Amino acid sequence: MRKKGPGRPPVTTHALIEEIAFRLFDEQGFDNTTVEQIADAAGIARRTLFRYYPSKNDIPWGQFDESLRHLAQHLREMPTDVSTAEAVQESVKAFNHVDPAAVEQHRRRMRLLMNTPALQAHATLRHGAWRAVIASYVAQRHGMSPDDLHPRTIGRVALALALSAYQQWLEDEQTSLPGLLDEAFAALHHHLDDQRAVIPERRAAGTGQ
Amino acid sequence: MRKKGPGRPPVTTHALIEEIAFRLFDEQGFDNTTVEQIADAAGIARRTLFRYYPSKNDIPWGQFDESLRHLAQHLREMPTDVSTAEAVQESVKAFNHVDPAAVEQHRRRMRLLMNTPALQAHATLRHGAWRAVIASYVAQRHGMSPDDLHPRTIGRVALALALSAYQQWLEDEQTSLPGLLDEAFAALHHHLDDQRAVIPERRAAGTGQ
DNA sequence: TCCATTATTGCCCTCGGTGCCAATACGGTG
DNA sequence: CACCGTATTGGCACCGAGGGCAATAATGGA
Repeated sequence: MRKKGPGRPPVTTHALIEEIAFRLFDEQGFDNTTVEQIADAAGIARRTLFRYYPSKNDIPWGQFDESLRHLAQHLREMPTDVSTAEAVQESVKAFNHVDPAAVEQHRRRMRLLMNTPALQAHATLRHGAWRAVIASYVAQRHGMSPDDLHPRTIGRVALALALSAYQQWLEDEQTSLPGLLDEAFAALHHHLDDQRAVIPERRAAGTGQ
Repeated sequence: MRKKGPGRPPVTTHALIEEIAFRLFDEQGFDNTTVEQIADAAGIARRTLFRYYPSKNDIPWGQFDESLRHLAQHLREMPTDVSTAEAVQESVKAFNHVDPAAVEQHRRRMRLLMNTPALQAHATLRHGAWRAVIASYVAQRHGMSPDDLHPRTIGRVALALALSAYQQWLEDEQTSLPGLLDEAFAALHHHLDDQRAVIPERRAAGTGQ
């Protein structure tokens, strides 16, 4: 990404730190692994690690922010002749697509994220951004504000369904993630179909948060 | 609750600590308020405060655990001739019923919980217990395991809908919380109606977590 | 009064996270 | 090669949340 500009070059990469961190997490568990151990193993200073990641909890998230931007873009590029529900379903599936070769690593990451209490809690903040992307899209499609009740509800429900699918996927090695997502999102169509009748009643924008 | 048993009597109460803490949170914000300040203002030692609450994040939650037990009991006592969706809807409404006199305090609490990042994150853990109660009920009504996909999905979706209603309620002083919950939960009926056909296929229990 | 019981408290420690500042490793210029 | 601007690194001191432990205080009862 970053071109060769002046200044001292970074001594490591996010990818490398992640790899080392995951090894330690696997060996000793997330909570029993200190930031100092990770830094030492990565050959950098504690202080430096905190410049690569704002918090210990952020380490396992990988390229989430970038993926989020792709999700938003995927939604934007969705043709308007498919229903909102289908567009959301398709984009969420794309968001969660993983290269077959990387599927084991992905399972490892998601298992850690969903089974570690500290990370479960932290995930809420990331999920907030995820929901916002969905809500924005739904709002835009329906001529509403992203802060309106309906788009936000869709964001929340979509997240609930996606997490449900993920949890199942993690517990059942055989199942296919895209398949589970399809099943889960079938339910979303009802929400969007039902509420479509309500759209005309454009309400005042919420206070935001 | 606890009878007059032997031993040194507690020097304060959760209610009192909460009141003091909320005052400080209002004045300076949650993050800018240290546990020590709360302890001092409450006239107890820092160490003692941590025996009343396992963490700073737990202070604003009040009687949540007890309310959860009531939710579970309310569900158990629900007649079986009402649909699962109705039972859930009714019970969630009961769970969120607040005495009219206490509604302002409740708004204050919920606003803090939903607008403070640290608390949003922590909430996920409490919500996990909430979802488990709903999932258990749905599972039991449908002869499934609480770890099966369907009950857990219902738990997640119900939570999503309830939070959506709450958020709206907080931003719009006029709206009625029970009303918003009713609107939100209308969507839940589809989930439960749809999936009912799937029930016969009892699947192997998940691994639990 | 002495005892068993329970709550409070102080002390010390660990860990995550931040502010500050000096040291370091480049690429480019004279 | 010496020098310079720049960006990253890393050390240090500091804060706040939280836990382990042992001493102590306050009660009711024998």
